[in-house]
Amino acid sequence: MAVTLKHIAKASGVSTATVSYVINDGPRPVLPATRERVQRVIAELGYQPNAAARSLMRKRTHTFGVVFPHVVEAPMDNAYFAPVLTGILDAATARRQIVMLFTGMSWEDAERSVPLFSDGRCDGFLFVAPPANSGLVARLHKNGTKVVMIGTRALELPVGAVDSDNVRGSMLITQSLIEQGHRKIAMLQGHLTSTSTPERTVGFLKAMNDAGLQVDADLVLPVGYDSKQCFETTRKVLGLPESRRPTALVCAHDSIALTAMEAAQSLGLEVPGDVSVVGFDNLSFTQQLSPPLTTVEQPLRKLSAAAASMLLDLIDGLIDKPSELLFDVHLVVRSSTSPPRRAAE
Amino acid sequence: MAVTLKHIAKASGVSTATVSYVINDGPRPVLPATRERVQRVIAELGYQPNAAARSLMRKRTHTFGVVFPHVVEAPMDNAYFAPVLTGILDAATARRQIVMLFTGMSWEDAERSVPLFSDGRCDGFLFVAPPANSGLVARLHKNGTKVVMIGTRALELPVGAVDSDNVRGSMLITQSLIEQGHRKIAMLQGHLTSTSTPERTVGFLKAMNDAGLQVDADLVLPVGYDSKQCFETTRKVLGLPESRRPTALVCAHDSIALTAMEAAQSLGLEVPGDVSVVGFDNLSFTQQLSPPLTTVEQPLRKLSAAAASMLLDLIDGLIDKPSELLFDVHLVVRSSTSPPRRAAE
DNA sequence: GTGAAAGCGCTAACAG
DNA sequence: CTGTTAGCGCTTTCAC
Repeated sequence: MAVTLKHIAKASGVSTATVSYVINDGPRPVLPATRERVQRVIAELGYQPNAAARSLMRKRTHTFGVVFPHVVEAPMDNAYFAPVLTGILDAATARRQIVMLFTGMSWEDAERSVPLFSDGRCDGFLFVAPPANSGLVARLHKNGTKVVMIGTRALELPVGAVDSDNVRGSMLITQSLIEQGHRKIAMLQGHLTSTSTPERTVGFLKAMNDAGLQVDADLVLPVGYDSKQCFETTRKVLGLPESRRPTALVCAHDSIALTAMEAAQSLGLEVPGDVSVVGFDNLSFTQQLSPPLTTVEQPLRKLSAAAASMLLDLIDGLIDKPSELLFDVHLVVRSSTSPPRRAAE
Repeated sequence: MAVTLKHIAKASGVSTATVSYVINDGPRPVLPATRERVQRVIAELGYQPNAAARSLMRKRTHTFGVVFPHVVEAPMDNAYFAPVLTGILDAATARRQIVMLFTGMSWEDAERSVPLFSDGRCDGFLFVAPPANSGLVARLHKNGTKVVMIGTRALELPVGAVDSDNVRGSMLITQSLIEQGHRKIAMLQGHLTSTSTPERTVGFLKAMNDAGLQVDADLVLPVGYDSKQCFETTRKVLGLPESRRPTALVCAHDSIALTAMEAAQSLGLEVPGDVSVVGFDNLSFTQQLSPPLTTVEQPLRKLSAAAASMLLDLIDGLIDKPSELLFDVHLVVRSSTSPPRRAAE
């Protein structure tokens, strides 16, 4: 049996109240002499206040949860989630909070696991790239649970959200292709549940529109999460007759770009000679690709640290309305892009 | 104020005991009719048992902590720690335990943070690659805290430990170099605090010895954690006069190998033409290097899952003596090795 | 300045 | 089969 506050009280001949006030250095004063005596006993017996008992009283655990989507088999081993978690830990460590990981559950399970998230184990939650319409998030929020989402915008939900400027990023990179002379550009959209992905499509369409370029409806393709499907879809677009084949591929994120490049190369096409490919996120592997990928950098680590910070502010009551933070992005030009071989028609 | 068990009891006209027995489905039976009534009320009020109150009674949190060394700036973004954490989460998810992350503290802070680790917040701890002689681990163990170490052997400490067979791995890869005709081989040792690193040196020396080869004392070099220092040290060895220069470099782990290759290339030397380089761990980046790295694969994900499993068994009392698990390794031959240009002397 | 005592929300004897 | 009650280890009123 571990040593408890009561033992300390008895051993130092004071009341439990006094011991408590010594430990917490307040809220009521303790005579220096008494204080020292108590502290000595505490040190001697190696006493450590019990976390559960404390949370029970204080209703605070100094812990928050990070919830990852189930679609990702190994979040920590993933070029997107790793920097996100790193940023979260940056903020958590700075504010001496502990992080609990929730992973390996599907969002449907998650809906069923509202309980798990409302048993007081955590003071709040960070949801990483949840579906935009997640009933779970909505319900937790109604519950009074503090929630901030990363990489998904809040829409009508009044919960905190931190994301980067997807529309602008997508416009930037599309414009850069247009400036290089591309006219026939395809968009490979990702899974459409988070808000980020559709926003990137919006940016693409906007850039094309602004440039007065027609967007061929069958050049805007959902490729989903499955890289196999992505591979096939890409091959199909790139297999179109020359007159209809795009000279550049805007991919909703780097992983799609990776697969798209492989698909192009499997067709004997050269990147960027025959087709330019661009990504989004600037994940760590993109500079090792051959050719290194032109992409949009989003400050994932800073962004997620900001999300954690917002959550903690919410918990601490430093702010009371969750807000929506949008981080700026910038172009990273590498070698997967070049002017098209022949200016399109 | 959240709804509590007492509310449920009152609302369904039974005692708190009965509600508790309904929730936990035992240990004492409840009349089906009563049970159903209670369950309905629970559902209606959206009641959720409070985790702190439960841990206070049960002395179990169903949570364990993972402690990362401070030397690593961003553990999750690190090719070694990412698969380790993934393995841990595999096991944790399978056994419905929650994982808490402890990072960003130095080992000295850690020594001072015994308290944090003994406040009952976690049922046990996994230490990832701690220093072999960590006083913290020893003290926690004496404390009765369940601890398992990953990537460090226990030595005289009677705590659980899971590692791979470093000696054998190092022998394997050194032998493969010898078989290719290398005679003058240098060893770049890592930081020497964990047990893995010295063991790899042992394997190297053993292999050399078995082959009847002399090991030049100044070809066994500690290069530490700092990649700058590692770079310089490597340049120095490779800058030796041809008669004393090694034709192959055995690196204590892949990150050293990466730096060593850069150092060699910075000297205008070709890998493997002028010097063969081998690593250890088979981290994900090694196949993207140019040339792709010959290395020793250790099953990090499986290994750390086993460590988590052992910890949970210890906690659950399924086993009572922590043991030492050693995982097998195997050679991964890629292109950073070749026979030496001229057979040595 | 300090002590006694009442809970926080739950579980598990102990009684019927 | 169910209710009463005494804690788990802590914080914080009340009283003095």
